[in-house]
Amino acid sequence: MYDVENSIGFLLSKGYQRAWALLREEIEQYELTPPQFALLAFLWREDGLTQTELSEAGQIDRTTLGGLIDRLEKTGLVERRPHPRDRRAYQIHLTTRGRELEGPLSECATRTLARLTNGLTETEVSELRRMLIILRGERTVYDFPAC
Amino acid sequence: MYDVENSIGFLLSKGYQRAWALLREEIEQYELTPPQFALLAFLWREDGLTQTELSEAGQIDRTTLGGLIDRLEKTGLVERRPHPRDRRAYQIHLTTRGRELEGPLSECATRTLARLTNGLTETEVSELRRMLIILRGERTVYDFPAC
DNA sequence: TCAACATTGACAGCATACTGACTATCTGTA
DNA sequence: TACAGATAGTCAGTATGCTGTCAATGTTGA
Repeated sequence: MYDVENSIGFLLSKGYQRAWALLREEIEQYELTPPQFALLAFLWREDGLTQTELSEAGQIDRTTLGGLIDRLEKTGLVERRPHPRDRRAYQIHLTTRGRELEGPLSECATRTLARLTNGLTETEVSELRRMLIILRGERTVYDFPAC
Repeated sequence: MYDVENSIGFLLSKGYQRAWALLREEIEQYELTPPQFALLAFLWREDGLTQTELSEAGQIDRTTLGGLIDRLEKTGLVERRPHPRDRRAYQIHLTTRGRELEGPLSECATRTLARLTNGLTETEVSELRRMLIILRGERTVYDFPAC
């Protein structure tokens, strides 16, 4: 009999939901959601990317990203600026407020990680991270049998 | 600087998205989504639960579950029957077709797991499962400081 | 019995995530 | 230059997941 409860997919979805809920609690006061936080975090590293570039960097769907930016623009954390050499594109820039949040929000993320991985040792967390990276992006010849 | 890309939360969300996409591919022919599959899998184990019971068993939000059942009812895989002793509640039952899908869909799930964990050894998959279980449900005194 | 409280499921509303279609614009080539 | 094809971003549509609210029904205790 198929054991959903212990399947990797089911456990990933529940782990993800727990991570989301914990981070949500920590950043609630800033009226942000976890994906919005993640997008800001990418911009802290590199500002002024186009939506397509951001979408690739953050592995976020192009249309999903559009909505995220709409909402972050409405709360005044980022702004769309016309691209100087491509009239189709926008460059997404942090506002001053968006940049100022890096410190406090990073602390929220650190607290969240601590709560989330409360039951694991540091070594286990590193192992988990390594395995999740493999899960996410594993690209072997087997993935592209036709190539 | 905060490193989103290697944070456990970000990696969980991407791993989950990949697991979803792979399973989606495998079960597409049955016109099912991964959460719908998971719900069926709980019913294969125990049929006739109420929505609240199913919601607890599957750790699925009560209102989300309502929608899932609506759609599975529409595609003829489950049906709502009035609860014999509680006029507020329904018992959710598999239809014949819903029961028949257990074999083929379980195979889809097995193939999905193989593709998802392609880059990991069997031992690593077990380790990953163990750690995800801890992540999901870790309940220590620290989670309930007020109790 | 009856009033207070709890539970069940529905509904509205919002944010994410993805598909497919569309417009505007850019690029490469004849 | 002019045109075919590629690319940037939007929009509509659908499913999930969650919050809050509500009506109907159950349950419990005075």
